[in-house]
Amino acid sequence: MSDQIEERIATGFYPPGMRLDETELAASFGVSRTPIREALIQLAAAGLVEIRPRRGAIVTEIGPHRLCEMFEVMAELEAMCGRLAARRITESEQRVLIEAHHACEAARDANTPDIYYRLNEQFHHLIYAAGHNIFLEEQASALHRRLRAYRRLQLRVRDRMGTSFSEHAGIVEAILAEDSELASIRLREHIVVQGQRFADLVASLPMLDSFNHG
Amino acid sequence: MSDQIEERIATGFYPPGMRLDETELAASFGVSRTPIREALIQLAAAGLVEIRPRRGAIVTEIGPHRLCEMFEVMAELEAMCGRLAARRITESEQRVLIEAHHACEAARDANTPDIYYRLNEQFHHLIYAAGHNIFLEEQASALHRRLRAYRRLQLRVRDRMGTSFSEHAGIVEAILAEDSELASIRLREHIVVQGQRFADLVASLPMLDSFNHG
DNA sequence: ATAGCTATTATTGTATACAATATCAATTTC
DNA sequence: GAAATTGATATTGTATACAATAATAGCTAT
Repeated sequence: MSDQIEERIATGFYPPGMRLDETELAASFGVSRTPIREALIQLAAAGLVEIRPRRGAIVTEIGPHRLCEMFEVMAELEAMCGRLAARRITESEQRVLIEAHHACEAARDANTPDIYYRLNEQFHHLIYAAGHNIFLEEQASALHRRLRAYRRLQLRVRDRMGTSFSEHAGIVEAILAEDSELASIRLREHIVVQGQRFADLVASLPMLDSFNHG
Repeated sequence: MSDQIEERIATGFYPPGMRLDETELAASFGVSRTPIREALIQLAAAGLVEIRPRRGAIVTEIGPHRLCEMFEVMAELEAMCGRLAARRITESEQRVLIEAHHACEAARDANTPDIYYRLNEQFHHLIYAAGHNIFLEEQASALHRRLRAYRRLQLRVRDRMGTSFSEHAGIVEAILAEDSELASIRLREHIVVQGQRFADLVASLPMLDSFNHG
């Protein structure tokens, strides 16, 4: 239930700032208000919606400043994953990572951003897992999901796939060389510049303001 | 509501592994099952309880291995706070931090572990805030709270206050010197060694097993 | 006597009804 | 004419009732 609502938030069907009426949602999903309320509470705990007491729930709106902060933390989590992965990755995980990297390359060459988007997610999740710290993997995945709705905007950036892929290449290289510090630095940078691009984009899109406040 | 249940978990009144019966809790708090269910969902999202579908909720039990993982992440978050704090701390925040540090010293000299425990929390929260990344502050605080029930065990460790305080001294020194890398390293180490001690303690306490599985 | 199956009980999950509060509009007063 | 207050309406928060499923215990059969 909450997954379905989360999906609608991630795809922008429920845009940031939109009011989520319990009765409407219940009717929309063909259930009573009870499971809807429970789903909203879950999503609120995950940070995807905000519940204002006695005033209903809205999809969380993240301003450019906060988005920067979140990407700053995401960058650090991914850097940590990379540092651990460089030390702990197994041979079979190495093979899968290289394979995922090559799949990204194919999507770049085919110029298919939507496929690249999906493969990119897989690539990063492989690094989360290769750190062999399950709690860290969970935290990184959770924050990654939370930023999903904003990552959509990435599709607008010019030559995103090209720069992203070459950064990936450097990351893979560092991990395979077991150079934990280099892997950490390159992953951090990879995420931070993304965050800055997103924040700029959000700040420059008056469209979102009309969503948010209108 | 969920705060009250969380408090009972943190204090060990509801020990790890304990089954949380909705009807019992409702009777215990003098409300109906509905707000109890909503509180349990919140706590489950925060990771403090686990809800097994159709099989009720239990207080999350964290084994030594996972505890290590969690402290590994906590160490990294605090290291990041320290790194940012060294760069961004204001003069008034510096004064408050020094003040908090001296308060810890007084508690150590007075040999009052419970007071030191509280002042230590304040000390760390000041560093979270001094990083001037509100999202990071929230994440660090959330994980800190999640580990609260296990931090209680810290009280058993011999000469905890002495070693803790001297580590704090090094951290304060690095932050005031605006040496972000040193602050980062010292904070990470400060947390990691705590995590190892906790994990050892949890592993060596058969008492907890009886709680968990009996 | 033990193992498997069935029936009963207890507990979770969902729906609905009701109460409390916030919002909005209309009316009145300054 | 504008602002404030009061009433009406809609929406959230809580309680309760009912349905569905899992656990348990008892019974039967091998």
